[in-house]
Amino acid sequence: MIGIKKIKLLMIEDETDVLEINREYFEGKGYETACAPTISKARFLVEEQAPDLILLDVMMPDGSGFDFCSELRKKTNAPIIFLTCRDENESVVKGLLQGGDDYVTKPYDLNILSARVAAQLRRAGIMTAGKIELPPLTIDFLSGEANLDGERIPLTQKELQLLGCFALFAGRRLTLEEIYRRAWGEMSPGASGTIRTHVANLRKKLKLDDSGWFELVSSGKNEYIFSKVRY
Amino acid sequence: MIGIKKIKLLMIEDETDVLEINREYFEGKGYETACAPTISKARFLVEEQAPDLILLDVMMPDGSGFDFCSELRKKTNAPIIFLTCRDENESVVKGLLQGGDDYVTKPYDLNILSARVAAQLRRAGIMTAGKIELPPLTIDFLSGEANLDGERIPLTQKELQLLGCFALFAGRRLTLEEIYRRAWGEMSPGASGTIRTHVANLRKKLKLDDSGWFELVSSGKNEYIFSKVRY
DNA sequence: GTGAATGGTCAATAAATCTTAACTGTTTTT
DNA sequence: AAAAACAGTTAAGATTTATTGACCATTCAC
Repeated sequence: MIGIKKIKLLMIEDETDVLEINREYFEGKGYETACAPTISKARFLVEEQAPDLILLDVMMPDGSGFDFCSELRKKTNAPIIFLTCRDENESVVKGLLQGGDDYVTKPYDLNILSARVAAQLRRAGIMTAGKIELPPLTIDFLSGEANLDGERIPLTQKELQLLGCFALFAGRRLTLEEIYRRAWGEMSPGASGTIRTHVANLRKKLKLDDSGWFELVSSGKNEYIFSKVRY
Repeated sequence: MIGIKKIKLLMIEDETDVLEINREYFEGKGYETACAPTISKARFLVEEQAPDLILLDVMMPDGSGFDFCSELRKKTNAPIIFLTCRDENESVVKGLLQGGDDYVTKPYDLNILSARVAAQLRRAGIMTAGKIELPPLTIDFLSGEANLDGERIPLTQKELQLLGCFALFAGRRLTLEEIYRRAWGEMSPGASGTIRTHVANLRKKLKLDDSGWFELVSSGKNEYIFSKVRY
């Protein structure tokens, strides 16, 4: 679901039956889970496990989830989702102000909670870090390859940089200099030739001339435009 | 301020003096600007210029900004910030529901507007695409280099992938296999040796042993842990 | 129409990166 | 205590990647 390393959730909740249901659900979804029935246990697990996201019940036997949230924020940037019975506006605002990222009231639908978890992970960059997405094209700098409409295409470093540059400014005119400065550095005399060669390689590898998804055209003024042609 | 390619703002506003003040302010900040005193002009400029962010006045002579916003959303994902005199809750909600990203009421402080523009650009990934940030370390896959506490450190493709992997899972144990599968692909017999060599190169390039910001240690069980040691 | 600038392709060379392997010391296991 | 597994360093060779230059076609300017 997520790749090589599983995403780790820390669930802080004192009702053990709720905990168990959630644990089972999220493990079924491919997450790794850690459970803490008390805040002191949670304090320990945060250090030990470095979770990617924290589900935090507000009412805990040994303290307030709100206070613990403030404490957590000194140690981790992981998204924190409050789970609680109360749904007064005040409480929501308090939670979000203390560093929470979302607030879900019990009883909740597990599918909705799951969607919120996924949304928070996305926003925190856990799933998209090191990627540029321009559907149906994804450039993954960690694996060093692009994925165009399902097909995996390994790219060299310069090809990745070049394509990244185009994808980032899709639909915009990019001059040779803008491209070169970004992916290479200071301009040099041979820049135009070098870029032309890499452009040719990219077109070949991505089958840009006949795949029908994107086009990479020259404007006739030392500029390239990379754009989507099918939606 | 932003890099090689300037960020392009489209300002849609019928009061030409307001337009002029804003234009001057944002160009001073390093943005590229395009101005439209009417919606029909704006419609044309969106196509021609592919702006990165749109400032949209609600009351335009030839139509409603709200309606135009819905129209815009079919063409572009650029953040849209509404500018308006009205500040009824209803109006704000309407704007945000029609695809707007933020809502600022006149008269506004230009510095605040600027901050909101920056926030929207950040959220839309315009400034952070192709990067992994773990202050004071930034990995920039488009330029192919890391920046550690201000120092630029060029990296090879494999070094970028490896460091990206570590940064993404900072503070977590990563087994050799998890690393190799992510950055190379299927496991191979020589994996351990290869990774050891690249780890050594990374430690040298980033001066991990004495810079004091991060450490990359082996756990003694075919695992590495990359973590921040100073805050 | 002519010359200059631009764009595309290819192949050869130059440069760099990646991997392998050997050697070492350390820790863990038996 | 000995053996095995793990970790760090280095150098050399193999491989890949990047750059250059030549050639040709097209477009643009004059």
